[in-house]
Amino acid sequence: MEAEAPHLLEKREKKERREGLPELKNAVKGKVVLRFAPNPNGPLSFGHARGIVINGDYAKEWDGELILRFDDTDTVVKPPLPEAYKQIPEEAEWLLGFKPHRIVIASDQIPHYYKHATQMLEEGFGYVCQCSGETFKEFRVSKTECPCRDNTPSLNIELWTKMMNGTFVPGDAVVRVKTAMDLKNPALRDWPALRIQNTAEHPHPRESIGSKYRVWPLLDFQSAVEDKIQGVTHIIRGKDLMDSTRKQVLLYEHFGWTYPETTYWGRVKVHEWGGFSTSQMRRDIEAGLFTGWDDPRLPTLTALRNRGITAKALRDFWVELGVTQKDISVPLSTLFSHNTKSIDDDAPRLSFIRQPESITLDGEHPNQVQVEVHPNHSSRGMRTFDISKKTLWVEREDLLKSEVRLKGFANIHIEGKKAIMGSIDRNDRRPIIHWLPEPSTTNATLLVAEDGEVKHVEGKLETHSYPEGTMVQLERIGYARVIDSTTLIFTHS
RNA sequence: GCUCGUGUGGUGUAGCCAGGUCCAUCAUAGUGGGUUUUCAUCCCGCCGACCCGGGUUCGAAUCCCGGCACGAGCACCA
Repeated sequence: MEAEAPHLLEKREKKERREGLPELKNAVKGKVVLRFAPNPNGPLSFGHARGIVINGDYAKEWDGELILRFDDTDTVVKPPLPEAYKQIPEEAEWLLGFKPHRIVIASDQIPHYYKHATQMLEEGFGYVCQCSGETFKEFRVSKTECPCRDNTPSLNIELWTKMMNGTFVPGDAVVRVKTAMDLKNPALRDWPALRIQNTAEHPHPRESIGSKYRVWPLLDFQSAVEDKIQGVTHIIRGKDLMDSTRKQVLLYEHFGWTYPETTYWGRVKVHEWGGFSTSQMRRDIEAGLFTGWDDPRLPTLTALRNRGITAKALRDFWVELGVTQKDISVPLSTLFSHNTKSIDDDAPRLSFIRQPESITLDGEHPNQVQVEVHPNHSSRGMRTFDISKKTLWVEREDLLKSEVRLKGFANIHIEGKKAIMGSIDRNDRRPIIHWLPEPSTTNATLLVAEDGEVKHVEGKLETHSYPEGTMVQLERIGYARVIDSTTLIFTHS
């Protein structure tokens, strides 16, 4: 059969269900270079995590490299946030489990961009355009060539010098890449590559850059040149940048370069959050709507991490979504489900009593009770409850039932404030409630982010000595992350 | 408006390029049950989808044509 009809065998293989990410096209083991390029105008959001996870996963799979690149070339509209330069690499490492192989900062690379801009002007495939935005828009729409296209290279260099030395101010001139003006897609026609920014009034927040440069590359140009410099082989990014790719391919043709393999993913929303705009979050935080970037209501990586979402859960989540170009909206429950899988096996059990009501034991009983730290791992030891004082805390809601079983202890019959002892053995199907004895409890607060606010749920917490960051399971309530001995933050149920 | 892209169960996703083995995969959600001294974990069952209309073909989720819907780009933002 192999000899007769090899294609039949091939086909059968193709039919097998794929798992994990789709295969990278034209990838060579050990030679793959990918990048993730956020604007450092805030810490990373849930959405950024996709870029890191997918690119990082491919880099790992192909023994390649992942570049973390700061595209910080705008000082006016989306000014960078100085702290982000330190925070983003840390967050990326936490998420990936390894450090990005290279870190590149665009604002350090300006001389390279100038060099390529000059080459473009000298070789005649770029020009300095002095038309207003409005005027050029008309040219673009009507497929009319801008008169500035006819500038000689020497005139272009002269105008370029005026951009650089401050003769021109923002709005006076811009460098454009020549394309056919009758391209079907109007977005691509003679696209702008570099512009002037008023860095005297809006200095770059990095001290070493400040007001050093007046002329700055736009994303399409900066990114294209930088990908070439760094030897990027594969680009995986949002489909909102499809036209950007097309612009960049035109530029690569001018330079005689080959463009990297590019794939796209669609827009993702989370039912509970909507989108994740860093700029919008920044405004809301400044307006006092949130306490900071780690406010548990925010879809930032730092907030999620504080809330107890693990890096593994985020990785599994994004890999499962894959790289389709569909625009999707996912419920948080999907992420939570991944998170439960990643933490449940480790999370020690604790008892937390909301709206605590005290009851007094009535009848014969031992002086202490032992319950497991983790029901599936008896090797983790026992928790000891001292009940010699006879005072117990239970949730107000559980008091509505009169026949209950105290988890790990005994059946009781509730009569007012009295808990009359019943069978120690479990001999019926009565509901089981969690509880705490008076001596070993601490007054504690459970922070719950819900419906756009952070609720402070007060209650009695089982005394523990778990360090900050420990993921615990509050019996019958859900998972939470330890902040300190009297504070927990609710993760999910 | 112009340009580009996408349409598989409630939500995601595999299969589509190279048509049959697809009465369509896996996961999640929902629901029912089992294990369990948690409303947890784990296990089992059920539920439920190829955007619409033509065409090609013995045969279409898959190829072709036409609709429709949704999204993005058309910034001297990233």
